[in-house]
Order: sequence, then C-alpha cells, then structure tokens
Amino acid sequence: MATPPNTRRPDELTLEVVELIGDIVARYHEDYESAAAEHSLTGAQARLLSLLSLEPLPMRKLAQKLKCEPSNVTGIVDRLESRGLVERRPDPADRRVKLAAATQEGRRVAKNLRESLRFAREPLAGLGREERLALRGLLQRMLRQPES
Amino acid sequence: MATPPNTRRPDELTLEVVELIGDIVARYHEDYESAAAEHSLTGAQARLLSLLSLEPLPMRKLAQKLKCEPSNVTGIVDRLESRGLVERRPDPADRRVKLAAATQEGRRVAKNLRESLRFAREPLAGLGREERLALRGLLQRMLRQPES
DNA sequence: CTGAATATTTCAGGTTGTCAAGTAACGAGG
DNA sequence: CCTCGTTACTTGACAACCTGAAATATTCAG
Repeated sequence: MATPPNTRRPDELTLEVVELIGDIVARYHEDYESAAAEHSLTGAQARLLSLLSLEPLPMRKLAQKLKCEPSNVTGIVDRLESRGLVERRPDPADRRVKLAAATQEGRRVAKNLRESLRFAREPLAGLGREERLALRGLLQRMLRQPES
Repeated sequence: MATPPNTRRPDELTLEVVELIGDIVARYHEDYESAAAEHSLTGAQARLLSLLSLEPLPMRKLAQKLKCEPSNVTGIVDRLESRGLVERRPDPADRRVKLAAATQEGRRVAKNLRESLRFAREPLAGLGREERLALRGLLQRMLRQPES
C-alpha cells in the first residue's frame, strides 16, 4: 500500500475529515428534522413512516431497524396510527405478530417528505458528475468497514 | 461546466449518494451515542460537554450551537453540574450571563470521549492518504453551500 | 400437554425538547 | 436618576422519545 493506514492514533488529516463528517451529520439532521416538521412529524415518526412506505413490517423488525426497544415502537406507531398514516394488521402466519403498514395517506406523506428533503439537492448541487462518482466510491468504501 | 448539475430533480446517482450519506449519518450517530453511553452520558450531554471542553460559554451561546431553546440547555447543564463535570460561573462583564465551563473532571471525560469515538478510525481506516484528501475536499465543498 | 421462548403491550421513570411566564440585569432616553 | 424596552436565564407545564421490567398471548420443541 502506498500509505499504510495508521490505526493507532488518528493523524491530523483524519481528524479533519472526521470533523467534516460531523458537520455533514449535523446538517443532515437539521434538514431531516425540519422536513419532518413541515409535515407535522417528529424525526422518529418520519423515519418509521419512511420504512413502512416501502413495505409492512412487524413491530420487532421496526425496533431492529430503528435500533431501539420494541416497547418504544409501540408508542410511535400509536401516534401515527391515531393520525391515520399507519395501521396495524394481523400477521396471518403468526398471531403473535402485528404488522405495521403505511396507509395510502401515509405513503403520500412519506413521498412528500422524501421530496422535500433539501439535502438531496443543495449540498450536492456544487459537485459535478465525476465528483459525485468519486464521493459515492469513497462513501461506499467507508461503509464496507466492519460493523462494530 | 462539463456536466451541468441538474437542480430540478435529483438523478439516480445523486439519490444514491444521498442514501449513502444517510447511512453514514446513521452509523456516526450510533457510534456517538454508544461512545457517550460508555461514559454514562446521553448524546446531548456529550455534545454539550465537548463544546465546553474547548472554552466556557454562556447558556445562550450553547443554545445557539446546539440549535435548541435556552430553557432546554438549563436542564442539560443542571445534570452535568450535579455530576461535577460542569460548573456555572458568573460573567464579570455582565451579571445577567452565566458562563458554563467544564471542570477538570469534565475535560478529562471529554477527552476520553473523543478518543473512544471509533468512527475516527474504522470507517476511514480503509482509505489511503490521497483518498482522504479527496474526501476532505468533496465534503468541504458540500458544506460551502448556502445555509437554508 | 407442558414449558421455554417469542411478539407485543403496559407502566414507571428519566432525558430531551418546546413554549409561556417570571426574575434579574443591562442600557438608552428623558 | 428613573423608566422602559431588551436581553439572559430559569421555572413550570406538557409532549415525545427511550429504556427496563412485568404482563399477556401465542408458538414451538420435547
């Protein structure tokens, strides 16, 4: 390798990049929360609804994807259900399981939410196609690293 | 420009990159929260303590940096103060102002916290120096975009 | 059929967050 | 000097998020 990665202690450049990523994370979050707020959703509700807009999921699976306790999911689904964006269905294969599914209205809101995510356009607007390709490659390699 | 950035609707590549950034954000957050938890801190407490480990700040300024209401900062500082990690000092120049400052113990914890942030090493470990330089440049350009 | 395991909910308790109201101090104009 | 508007912070009420433990219903292995 040209430059053996120093795994002992992060060098100056690495720290700089980590800080930049922190800024990106902060910016992304701000954006996500305010997009959710525009639809009278909290961040957690928006994330859950986005997941369900793809496919119905059991509560347990939702908790795994959101990385929280199942008991927490109950409340979030309750609030979305009371607004008619989500519904609970029985799982025909296992009567213990309840499948949470987005309603038609829920899918509509999720779609609007996706489209109002400004982060999709603004920060990337300054990058040309080649740069986006390069960025994609770098990010993919970062994510390929071991999980925990 | 070689490839005029399409500002109307995001193309396939852009969407892909946005999704990758979402993954990075999720990964960063997980990492940050679990690093904070290792020190018996919540994410909000860890962020506030990190800010104060650099310099004392008035409550008002903290609220601005954390992008929340000042009344919220009161509680977070309260909890950190009750654990001896932060203290409130009067501002000699303005008696309305209270300066929150990390104690010596608070700075020690903040330093440990920084060092236990695995995200600093793992995801970047797979990238060589040139790639980190490229990534830094791309991220910097993304952040240079207009605020809101 | 029994008992361990799984899926979900409920409840208590803590943290984060908002908003409105209250207190203290600053600062400018009369 | 005094008053008035502004600023900094805190308090209280309330909602959402989150965890952990206990309760219920169902599944599944033996």
